Amino acid sequence: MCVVAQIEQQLKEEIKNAVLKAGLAEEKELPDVILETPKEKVHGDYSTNMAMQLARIAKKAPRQIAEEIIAQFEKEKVHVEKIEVAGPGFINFFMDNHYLTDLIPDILKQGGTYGKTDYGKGEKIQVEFVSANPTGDLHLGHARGAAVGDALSNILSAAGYDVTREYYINDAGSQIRNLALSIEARYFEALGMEKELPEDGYRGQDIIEIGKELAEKYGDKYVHMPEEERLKFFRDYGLKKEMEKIEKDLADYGVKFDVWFSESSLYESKIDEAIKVLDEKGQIYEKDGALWLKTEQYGDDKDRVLRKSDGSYTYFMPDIAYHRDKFARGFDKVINIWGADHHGYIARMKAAMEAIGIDPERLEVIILQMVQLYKGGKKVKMSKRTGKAVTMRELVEEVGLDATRYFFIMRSPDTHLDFDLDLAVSESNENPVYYAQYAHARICSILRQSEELGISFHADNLNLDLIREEKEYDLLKMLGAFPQVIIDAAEKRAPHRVTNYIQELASTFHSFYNAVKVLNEENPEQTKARLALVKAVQITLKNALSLIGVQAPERM
RNA sequence: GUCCCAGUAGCUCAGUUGGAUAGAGCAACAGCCUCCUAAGCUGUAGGUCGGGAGUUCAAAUCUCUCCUGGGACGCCA
Repeated sequence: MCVVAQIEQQLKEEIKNAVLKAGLAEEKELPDVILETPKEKVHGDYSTNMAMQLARIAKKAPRQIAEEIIAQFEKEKVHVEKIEVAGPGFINFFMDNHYLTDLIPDILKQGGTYGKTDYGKGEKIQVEFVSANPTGDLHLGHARGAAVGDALSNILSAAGYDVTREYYINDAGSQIRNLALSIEARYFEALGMEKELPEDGYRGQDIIEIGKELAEKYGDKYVHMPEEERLKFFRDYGLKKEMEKIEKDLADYGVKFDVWFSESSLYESKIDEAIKVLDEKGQIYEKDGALWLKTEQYGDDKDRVLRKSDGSYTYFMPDIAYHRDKFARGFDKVINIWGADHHGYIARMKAAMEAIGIDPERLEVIILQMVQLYKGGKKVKMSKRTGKAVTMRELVEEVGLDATRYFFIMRSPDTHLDFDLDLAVSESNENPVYYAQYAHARICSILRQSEELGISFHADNLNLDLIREEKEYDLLKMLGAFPQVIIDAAEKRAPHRVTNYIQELASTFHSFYNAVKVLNEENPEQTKARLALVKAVQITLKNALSLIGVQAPERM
C-alpha cells in the first residue's frame, strides 16, 4: 500500500475515533467515513461530510458536531497541520504534505509495477471483444472495441484481476455460407466467367483478392468440382485468410488475444448439452415447428427461437451454449463489449443465462456507441481510396497508432464518438496525445542531461527534505493518486478515467517544469532529489500510457 | 409503439458514493524563451448543467414527466 492510501486510511480511522470520543454516536450506528479531495485548495487537502451525516443521529447542528469532532481529533498522528469547519458543516483538513515525499523512493523501486494493486484479489474475469465476423475488414467500430477492450483488460489486470481476453469467431451459420458463395463468385469472375454474387454477399476488396488468388493458384480446378465440395473448400480457405488478416490487423494494433474461440466447435456437443439443460429445467417448448426459449418471463420482450422450423439453429442458440461454456470454464465475471447495434440483444442473453441457471449479474455487457469520422468539419462517410467504409487499417495509417488508440479511449464508451481526423494528425498543442507524450519526452531530456553532467541519484540516498515547493507537492499528490485511479477505472469499467488522469498528470508536470528548475549545479543535493521526483513522474506517466497501449517516446 | 444511449461554456468533452463558488482542452483575448524541448506555461473572458415538477440540510448527479438527437426491436448474424 502506498503512503497516500495509508494516510487516507489513518485519517478515516482518526475521524472515527474522534466521533466516538466525543460521544456523538455509537460504534454500530456510525456511517462510513467519506473522505473527499475538494476541488478547491482553499478547502484543504481532504474534507469530510461526517458532521452532516451525523446530524440526525446526534440531533445537533452539523457545525456544532464538527467542532466537537475537531476537539477530539489528534492532528499530529496523521500529518494534519490545520483543521477548519466550513460551509454547512464540512471539516477540512490541511495536511503537512511533506509525508508525500516518501512516494519518490517507493515509485523508483516499483518501476513498471507502480500503480498495480491486489484489489481484485485474483478474481477471474473474461473480456470478450471485437469478435468481428470473418467476412471482411475490421472497421471503425471494431477499432474502438479493440482499443477499449484491450485497455480495460490491462486496467483490470493492473487492479489485481485475473483477466482472459477472448475473441469469438463466428465461423458457423449462414454468413459463412455467404462468404463461400461470395468467394465463389469472385473466383469465377477472376477466370473471366459469370457467376452471380448473392444479393447479401460480401463485396469487399479482400474477397475479390481471395478470388483472384484462388484462380492463380488453382486455375479452373474448382470449376468442374461438385458445388458442395467447392463451397466447402472456399469456405475453409476464406475463413483461414480472413482470420489471418484480422489477427494481423489486431496484432499491428497492439492487441493480442489469449483465446480464439470457434463457434463451430460448439456444434460438436455443447449446443446439445445446453438444450438438454434447458429442457430439464422446463425452459423450452415447440411451436410452429420451431424450438423456443421462454425468455419473456425473465424480462425479455418475448420468447425467442432457438431452432428454426428448417432444423437449423438461430445465432442465439450457439451463443447461449458459448456463454454457458464461458462460466463452465470458471470465470467469476464475463464482460462482453458489443457495438450499439447489439444492445437489443442484452436482455435476451441475460434472460437466457437466468433460464439456464446462471446469475445474470455475472454477465456484464458494455455497449459502445457509434463512431463518426470528421474531416474539415464534415462527416466522412466513405474511404476516398476504396469508396467503401473506412477500415481500421486505413485509420491507423492516416493518424498513427498512438493517436488512434488514445482518441478511442479518451471518451466514455457510452457516448457517441466524433473522431476528428484533423485533430488526431495535427502535431500541435491542440492534440491531447502529444501533450502527454511531450511531458514524457521532456523528462527524458532532463534525465539525459543529468547523465551528461555526471549527476547520479539513488532511491535510498536522497535528501527529501529539499522537496518543499508547492508545485512539487502538487506533483506528488498526482503520483499518489495513480493506484486508486486504476482501481476506479477497473471497477467502473471506465478506461477513459486513465486518459483523464494522464492529461492531469501531464498538465501538473508542465506547470511544475515552468516554475521549478530541476538541474542546478550549485545545489547538487536538491538536484538529485528533484531528478528522483521527475523520474517518478516519468515512471508513472509511462505506466499509465502503457495501460491504454500508447507509446511513451523519449524524444519528440 | 416499447427499450437503450446522449443532451453541461462558441466547439469536443470530464464531473468521484448526492456536497461548498459546476471543471479541462480547443477556439477568443493579454502576457512569458540570454534559463532543463514554447508540441510548454501564466492570466482574462465565457454556463438557466435540454424544460418542468418532486425527494433533502444539500441535486448536473436520485424519482416522475415532457422535448431533441442517435440507435435497437427477425424462425438474420
